[in-house]
Amino acid sequence: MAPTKIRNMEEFAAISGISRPTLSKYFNNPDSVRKSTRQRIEAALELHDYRPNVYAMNQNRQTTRNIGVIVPNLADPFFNEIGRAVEVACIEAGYSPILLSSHGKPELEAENLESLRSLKPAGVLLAPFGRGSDRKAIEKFGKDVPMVLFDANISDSEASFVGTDNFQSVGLIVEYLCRSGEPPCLFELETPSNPNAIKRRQAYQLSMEAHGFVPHIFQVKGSGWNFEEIGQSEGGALIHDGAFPTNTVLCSNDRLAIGLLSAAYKLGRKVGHGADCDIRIAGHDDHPFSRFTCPSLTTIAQDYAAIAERAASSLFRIIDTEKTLSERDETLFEGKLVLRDSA
Amino acid sequence: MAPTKIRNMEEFAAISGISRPTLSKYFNNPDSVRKSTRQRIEAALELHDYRPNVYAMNQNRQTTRNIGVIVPNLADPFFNEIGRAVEVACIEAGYSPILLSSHGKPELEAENLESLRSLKPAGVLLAPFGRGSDRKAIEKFGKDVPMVLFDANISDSEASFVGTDNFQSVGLIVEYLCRSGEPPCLFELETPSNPNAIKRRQAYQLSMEAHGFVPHIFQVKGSGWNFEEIGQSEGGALIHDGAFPTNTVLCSNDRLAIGLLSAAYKLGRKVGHGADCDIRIAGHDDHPFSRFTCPSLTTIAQDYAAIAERAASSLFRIIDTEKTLSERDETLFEGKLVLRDSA
DNA sequence: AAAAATAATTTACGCGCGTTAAATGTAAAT
DNA sequence: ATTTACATTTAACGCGCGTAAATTATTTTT
Repeated sequence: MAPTKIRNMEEFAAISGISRPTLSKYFNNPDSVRKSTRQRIEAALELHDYRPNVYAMNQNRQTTRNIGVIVPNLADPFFNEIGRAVEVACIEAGYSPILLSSHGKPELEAENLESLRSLKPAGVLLAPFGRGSDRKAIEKFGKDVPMVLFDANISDSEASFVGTDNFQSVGLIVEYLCRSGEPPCLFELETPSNPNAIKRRQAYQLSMEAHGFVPHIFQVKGSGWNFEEIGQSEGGALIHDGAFPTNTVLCSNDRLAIGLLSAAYKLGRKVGHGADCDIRIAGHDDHPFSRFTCPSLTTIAQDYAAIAERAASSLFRIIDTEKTLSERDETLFEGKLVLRDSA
Repeated sequence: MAPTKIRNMEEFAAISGISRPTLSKYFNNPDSVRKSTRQRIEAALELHDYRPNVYAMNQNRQTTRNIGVIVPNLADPFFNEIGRAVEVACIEAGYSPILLSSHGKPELEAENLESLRSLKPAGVLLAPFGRGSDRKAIEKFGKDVPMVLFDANISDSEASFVGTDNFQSVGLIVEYLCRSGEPPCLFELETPSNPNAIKRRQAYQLSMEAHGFVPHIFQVKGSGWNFEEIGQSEGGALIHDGAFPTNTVLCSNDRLAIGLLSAAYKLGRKVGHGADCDIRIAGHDDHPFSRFTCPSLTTIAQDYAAIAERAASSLFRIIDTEKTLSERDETLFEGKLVLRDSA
């Protein structure tokens, strides 16, 4: 970096001996200029460290290189991981991801979409709340900006969707639980706002019937995102009251399971599949902490990486072909059974 | 929203009957225009939903209303919480926070600073890595942009700092542990990159000596951010080998403690302060999951909200007075003892 | 070698808003 | 009613870059 401060592209053009329009082309796509030119520019860049003004760059564009990424709650490790994976995929494709969290509040989802709109993103990757989402707002946004949904689907949406096949994953763990001991009860929230939770319940019912067992579903009160708390208090009450007709409980997600494990511990019930154990508990999602619970949690691992990668590449395809009209497609990845000590 | 699409401020001026410069003033500070004018503008805004072009707004400004917030790792619930609290504080003050994570990689910290630079932020709130940080880069950045450090301090930095008083907090828990049972050993990483870890060790030593006990410090190998893993494997080995001379272990942070709890469980040791317990384990930070560990974790709660609020308000003060020259000040908040079942 | 294809340069305009200076208007204070 | 202080309008310029058209230079093809 020379002492000379470059103020704008004009000055950098002068000092580097390259015309400004060519520089402009280079900064918008380095491959759009001849190799020899590119090298000259990059050599000059080494010496003078100039960066184009982001704001001036984007003001005349109707679309930028930004990709908006919205998840319901970054504080939830699941969305944290998948959000991060999506970020990486965007960066690798040469885009600038902007990761936003709706902090568990559905109304913030629409707000986030609106604030993204003013950033003129090339596209948006949205993991919607589901029931709590403002469907019309999302639908309308999808008409204006290329959009791909991930994790949670919105029924009769025109947007593409990438997620996990809950029927497959729940089928897998129900089959394992039935085969290895007593058939599982299902433990979930009373009013699941998440479409995945709904699918998992349906999948549980189907699966149980397929194995010739009668489904037992326990829905507890509670809302918001404090799943562990609900699992602990409500689930603990169920254990205490001997409400579960079998000794095996499948939780709708790992966070509920973590709460339930905590409750079982407090009640002195030994959790696991050993002969000396009182109860088996399983979850869904392979939460990063599920390896460290006591006992470690048997669960279903979603293929974060594949989902993120696919959601991003679908979006890029839509952006590149400029055709949002492309037939809506839905990609489901399989979950993997992760056997640990709790079930 | 009327069907008429407003394309720019000029059009909105025409349709609302307010001159463009006045509108410009309004959008940059609604309080800078007369109340009656403000009401007229806001009435028109209700009807036509116009939003100024963000990019055009900022291109001529040397500083925006953006506040950069950088934390070492958003996947860590501690930084997630405190980052969120900082975000809220910024929004309430009328700024637009941009929350960035360095994803556990110190080299990303400097990159994040650079990418923030091109967004011309009004100020930056940085929770630095500490040892891994590029001190020179941070120092240089602080000269150009108002900056306040939080959580982790950088020695001989000129920036203001807001964090927790580790000497107070560790003193508190050491005192409790000594008073209620055997004096604690300290369990930590061999090469803590975090300045807080270093302070906590010093505080532990001082505290133990003050109570007339000899400090026992166990430093285990391991790097990166997989604290639970390290706590489980390395800490488990120590428990298994009977390496701890007392039955009480104070962990440098909750995530290590969670790993250690997991190891103790696997080894069949009962953790807690009951008569039938083998070992007491305590942590530091009040990790959101520490209420749900088995047993629940006795720890120190940092005052996230106060730290975030103070860091933000300090930054705003610096921004407003335009004087980065203001004498560097350091604010430390006290930690609170959270008594649960593990110790 | 000349012809064809591709790339870079020159010139020039416009984007949407910040901002300023002078003129005009409005409200508060004497 | 007049002065004073403050708000708004009018008019106009510039920011840094995108972008287009016409020209010139360079590379590739024949």
